[in-house]
Amino acid sequence: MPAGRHPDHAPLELERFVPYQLSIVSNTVSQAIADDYQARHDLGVTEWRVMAVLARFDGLSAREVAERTAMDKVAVSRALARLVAAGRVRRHTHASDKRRSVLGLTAAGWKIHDEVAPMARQRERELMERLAPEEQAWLRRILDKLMPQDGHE
Amino acid sequence: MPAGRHPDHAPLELERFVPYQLSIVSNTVSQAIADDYQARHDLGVTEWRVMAVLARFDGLSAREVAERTAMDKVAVSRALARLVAAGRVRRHTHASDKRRSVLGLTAAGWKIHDEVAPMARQRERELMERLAPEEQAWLRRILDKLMPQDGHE
DNA sequence: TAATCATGGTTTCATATGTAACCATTTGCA
DNA sequence: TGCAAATGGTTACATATGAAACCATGATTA
Repeated sequence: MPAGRHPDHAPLELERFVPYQLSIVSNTVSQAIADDYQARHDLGVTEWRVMAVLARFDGLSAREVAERTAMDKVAVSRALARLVAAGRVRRHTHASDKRRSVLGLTAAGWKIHDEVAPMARQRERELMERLAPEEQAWLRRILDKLMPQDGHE
Repeated sequence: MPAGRHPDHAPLELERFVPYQLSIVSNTVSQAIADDYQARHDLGVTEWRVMAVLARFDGLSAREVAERTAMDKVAVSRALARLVAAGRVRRHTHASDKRRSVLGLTAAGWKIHDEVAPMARQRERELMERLAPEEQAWLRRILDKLMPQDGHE
C-alpha cells in the first residue's frame, strides 16, 4: 500500500464529495458577486437578497421576505434595519395588523437595485458560460429538482 | 401589467438564479451533514474538513491542509487548536524547518473519522438519490468542471 | 555574515451569524 | 369578555468568521 494512505479507513475524498464541491462552487461564485457590490454600495449579501425580493414583490412583510430569501427572521430584521437606516427600504405599519410591517424599495433602493441586478446576472452568465449548452440545461434542471420544495406552510 | 410587479426594473428572480440556488442547496445539505456530527462529537464543519484531509494525507503542514480544504490559514489554525486540544490530531514540529508543523490523526481522531465518514457518504447518497442516474452523472461532470482548478501557487 | 525579504502559523480586533429570550399585538376559545 | 397560545418582530448573548498585525524561523543576497 502507498505510504501515507489509509485504505482501511476509507477516508473521504473531499474534492469528489458532492456536498463539498457544492460548497466550494457556491462560495466562489457568491463571493465574486458580492465583491461587485459590497465595496461599491456598502451592501451585504443578506441585504441584497432582501432588496431583490422587495424588487419583485412590493409590500411584503418581514416574515414573507424571510420565506422568500430562505433567511431566518433575525437576519432579515437586521438587514432591514440597515436598509431602512440607509434610506433604501421604506417600512410602515400594516393598517389592520400593527405587528406586521409593509416593506418596499425607495427610489434610492431602486437605483441600487438597477445597478446591481445586471452585474449579478452577468456573473451568472460567466459561470454558465464555462459549461456547454447541454450542461447548462442539465444544471438548471438538477438545481430545480434539488431546491427544497419550500416544505413549510 | 400585474399589480406589485416592476418589469421596468427587471428584478432578479432569486429562485431561478443559479448562484442563489447553489447557495441554498449547498447550505441545506451541509447543514444536514453537520447536524449528524455536530452535537454527537462536538465537531465543527471546519474541524471535520481538516480531519478528512488528514485522514487521506498524513503528515501535512497546516498550510497544506488549508490548500486542500479551501479554507484560509486562520480557520485552519483555529480548527487545529481545537482538534489538538481534544486529542484528535497530533502535531509536532518539522525536523528541518521549525516553522512547519507535521500533522496527523491520533487513534481517537481515527475513531471519530470512521464514524463520521460513512454518515457523510450516506447523506451524499440521499442527495443524489433524488436525481435520476443520468442526472447524477451530469451533476458530477458539471461540478468537476466548475470547481476552481486550484489556480494558486 | 548581516540585512532584508518570504513563509508558517497564531493572535487580535471588528463584524457576522444563530439561538434563545423577549415585547407587542392578535387570535382562539372557554 | 378574558385569558392562554400564536405570531411578527427586535434584542441580547454567545460563537464564528475574516482581515490585518504580529512573531518566529528560514531563505536570499550584498
